[in-house]
Amino acid sequence: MRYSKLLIPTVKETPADAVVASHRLMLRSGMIRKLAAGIYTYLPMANRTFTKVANIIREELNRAGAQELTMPAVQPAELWQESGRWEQYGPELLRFKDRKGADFIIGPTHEEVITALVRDEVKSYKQLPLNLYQIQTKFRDEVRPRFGLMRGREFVMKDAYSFHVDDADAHREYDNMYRAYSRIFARCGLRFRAVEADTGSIGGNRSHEFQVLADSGEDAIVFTVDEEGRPIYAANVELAPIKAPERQPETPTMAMCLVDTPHKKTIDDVARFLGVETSRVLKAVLFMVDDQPVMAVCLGDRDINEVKLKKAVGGAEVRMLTDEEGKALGLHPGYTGPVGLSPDVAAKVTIIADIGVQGLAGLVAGGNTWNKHLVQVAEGRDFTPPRMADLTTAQKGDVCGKNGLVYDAARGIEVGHVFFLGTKYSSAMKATFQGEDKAEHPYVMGCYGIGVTRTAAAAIEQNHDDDGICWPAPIAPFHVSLVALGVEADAMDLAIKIEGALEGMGIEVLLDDRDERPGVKFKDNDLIGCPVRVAVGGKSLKEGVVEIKLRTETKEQTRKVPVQEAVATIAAIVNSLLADAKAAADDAEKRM
RNA sequence: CGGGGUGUAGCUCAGUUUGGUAGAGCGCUUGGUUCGGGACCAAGAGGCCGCAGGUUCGAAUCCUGUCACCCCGACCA
Repeated sequence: MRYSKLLIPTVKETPADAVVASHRLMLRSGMIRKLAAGIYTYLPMANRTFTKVANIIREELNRAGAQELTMPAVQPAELWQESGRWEQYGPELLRFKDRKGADFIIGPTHEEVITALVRDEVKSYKQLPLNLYQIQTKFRDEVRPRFGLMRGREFVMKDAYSFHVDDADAHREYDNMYRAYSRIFARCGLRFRAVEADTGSIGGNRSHEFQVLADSGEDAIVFTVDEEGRPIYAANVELAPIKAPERQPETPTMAMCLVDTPHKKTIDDVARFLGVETSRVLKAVLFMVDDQPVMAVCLGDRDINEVKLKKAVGGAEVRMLTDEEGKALGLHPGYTGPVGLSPDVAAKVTIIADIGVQGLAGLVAGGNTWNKHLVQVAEGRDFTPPRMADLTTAQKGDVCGKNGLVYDAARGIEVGHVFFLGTKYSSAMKATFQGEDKAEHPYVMGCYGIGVTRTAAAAIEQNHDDDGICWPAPIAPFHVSLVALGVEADAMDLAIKIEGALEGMGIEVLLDDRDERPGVKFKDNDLIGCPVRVAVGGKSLKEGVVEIKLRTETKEQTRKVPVQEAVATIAAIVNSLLADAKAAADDAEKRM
């Protein structure tokens, strides 16, 4: 393909509103242009990469026994009313009316459509299991779209839905998809990790996120590794179980007493004022879990995790109490604590403490009266929480509740998510099949998503440098940047010959045939980020060689190869890069 | 949804405080010289100063409203 014929509007200057690397580089390399907040046009180079990601997904899902279909992007409201999500979903669901005034939505996901389809078309256990997927543009009216394609409103997603006769078969398919996902991201050439995750509003009770590892990732994850550094357990921090540190209870040395702490309401202020570490100040956070007020207590250097709290208390909805609501309950926001509560307040509020406070002495706690805190508080002597649970967000250094190893931490970009759904949607939508026992049963379902556009963005977050993108070979828009240098016609003639030979071998070549100075071409090609760069012309051609350099290599690592060996050498390099990713996929699968 | 900010040429931004006929750099067009890491000279094209009202002899600039976009937070995945 000739550069001069392609629409690749690169820009030198960094666009003002791009704050993350993928957004900035996609704009600069001429991949995307914004049409509205969170809505982008995908230019040819972006389209090529998206197609590659989508095709890897197709190959692996087909191999895993799923089948592709395409559902409508526009869906009637009735379906969503049936599942209950018409009310549940907030303004994120884009709703509109057609000319007759009937309600419609643009699909953010397709559980309803697929369940309705299968309900109507699949009647017998003999037709199960079934795994159906599509790759399609979705729309979620995000409260705050940002970071370009990382969190857009419109995005391309692969969504798959599976239907089974029982839990066991659905779990088998879950494992099957988990394996397929591992192969997909390995084949994309990405460093990633599958982590246990919360099921959120989609529901269900088993879920893993696939996280592309990148420091700029929005998600925090923790993991433990074996002696050889292979991950044993990994989870989203909001879910990762923490084991209480093993230690002897501390012996209190002084009696508890009440001290003045005027206008010191935050943990930091109190700790500084009293000259203690924040980890010695009890943090008491007030929540409403369903309709029950809850005081959750942890150490001051930690945060209460609402997902864990919800599970510990056994509620469905969690929100923080406002100061006014706290006061109405007889509490003193800013000065609340689990110690010395009046009996009528204690009767109304459920107190639950994090396991991290167990056996500690010399603590500071809210005085439950204005402008006072208690010091020298000892757990077990001055107060005994009626309940203890693992309530805080996991962090590096915590002990894993699964295997007792110490957690390490990383940041990730969620590019895939697998859910075991159970019968949530099939029950709500009365989608049943007739079983071998002649009775009607709701399908047991799973759902499995991959953000195609987000995967491309994540690949850039993980693979770039100051000069531009460094595409992993399997998803690069072209395998080779062939840069013709100088003004002599023989350089261009040779470049065209090499281009033709490589294309004949199935290698994708971007031939930079523009009438530009070498510096301009090098800069643009670095920005675009094809994995292999070949320079033809100038000094090296006079010596009878072409220059081959990987995008990730330095100038000093450039290989000078005789002209007649150029094609074979380039092809070998490209094929080896592509083979590495396939090997990584086999390896990822074997390790499970 | 709360807080903050910005809308001026295709892009990055001056100009707004103190009202007086619209600016720079990059990009684009033409000609010439250059040609291994974003060249140089010359000549050009290009703006309803987000939109709507208002104040004024006169508004990019002051006032009111409105829309869009960005950042932080909350939310979500």
